[in-house]
Amino acid sequence: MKQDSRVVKVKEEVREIFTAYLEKNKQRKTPERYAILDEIYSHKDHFDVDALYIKMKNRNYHVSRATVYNTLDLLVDSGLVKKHQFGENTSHFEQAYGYKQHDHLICVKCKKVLEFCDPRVQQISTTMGQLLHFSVTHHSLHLYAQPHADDAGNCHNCGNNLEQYLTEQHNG
Amino acid sequence: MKQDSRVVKVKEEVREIFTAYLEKNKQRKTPERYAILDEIYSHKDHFDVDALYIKMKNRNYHVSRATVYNTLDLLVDSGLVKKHQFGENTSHFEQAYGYKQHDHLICVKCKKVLEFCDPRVQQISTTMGQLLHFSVTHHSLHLYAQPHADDAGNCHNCGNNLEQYLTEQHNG
DNA sequence: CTCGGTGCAAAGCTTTTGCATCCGC
DNA sequence: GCGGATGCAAAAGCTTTGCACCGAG
Repeated sequence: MKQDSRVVKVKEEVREIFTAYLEKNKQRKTPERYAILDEIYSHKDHFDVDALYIKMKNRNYHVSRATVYNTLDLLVDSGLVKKHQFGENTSHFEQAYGYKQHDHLICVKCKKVLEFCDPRVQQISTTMGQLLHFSVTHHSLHLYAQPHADDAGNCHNCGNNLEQYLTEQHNG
Repeated sequence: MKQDSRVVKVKEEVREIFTAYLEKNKQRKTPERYAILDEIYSHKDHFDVDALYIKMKNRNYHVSRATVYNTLDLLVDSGLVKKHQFGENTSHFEQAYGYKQHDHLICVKCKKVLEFCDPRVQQISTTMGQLLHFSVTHHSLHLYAQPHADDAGNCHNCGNNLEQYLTEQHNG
């Protein structure tokens, strides 16, 4: 699978950001950490810790689970990765750099996660922050939903249709 | 601690709702299930599974953890209890009956959870449901925030101040 | 060289499961 | 009495921790 130039560019950028973060926080720049960052920015889908661990293995770059956890903490703290809990007990992660703010709709039938943008979410954050005298650092909005009756026969198919809406919405 | 008449009334109502739910779903009406429901509606705060298990123990009504999990599933399914994941790996629960829809702001410093209402959340759910051809069954919006600089010295105190806003907001 | 990071395995926690017993229906 | 629910304990997952070794600074 050939990497297009845009992916390469993003990888360089996140690498620089991560380096700056590590230096600022007096953390060591280990090859494992960069390998994990690179792997994460090689696929744009959501993932959990174990999936990432397996991917690293398939790539023939062995890291231990402890290192994966450790590095993910750093990446989340640096703002390069976002952490989510979609109602199960396992955490899910996704790239954070270069993505506009978005939230998630989780299909309760097929567990597929779709993304959407609505500027009103940001407005609510701002309003509530002011009202309650807090600085909102981040948020998560999850909509749990099932396909409409006319789509219900084929949930995955409905999911595919949705991608269209989502891409429009996501890029728009 | 004396139960005021309002709490007694709510307990009766949720008991009836639960009974109807159990009958509709051909589930047995066991004393353990009612005892757990009663315990939950005896305190209006959030709780996790273990806290509830301990409370039952202190009440000298022993149930096993397995039963607590089982009953919570039923209560969530019946709509009498809401389940939340506030970013940790343990699930949190709260009463759902008699509470208007609300969302949560979590203080990242003291982990205190505050409630707020904003009708725009419902509007977003509706909009996205229509756009994506889904029926949104429920949602969760969590704002993760820290107190403003002028409150930072005493996070718990700031939390107390907030209760005022929240009560206004909550009842308003 | 030093000290923090890594790898491995063990331990910790929450949640689920299997099975014998119990009890609602 | 039957079949589902409970209780207990064991097991299963995910995550954290302890310790020896390695390697970045």
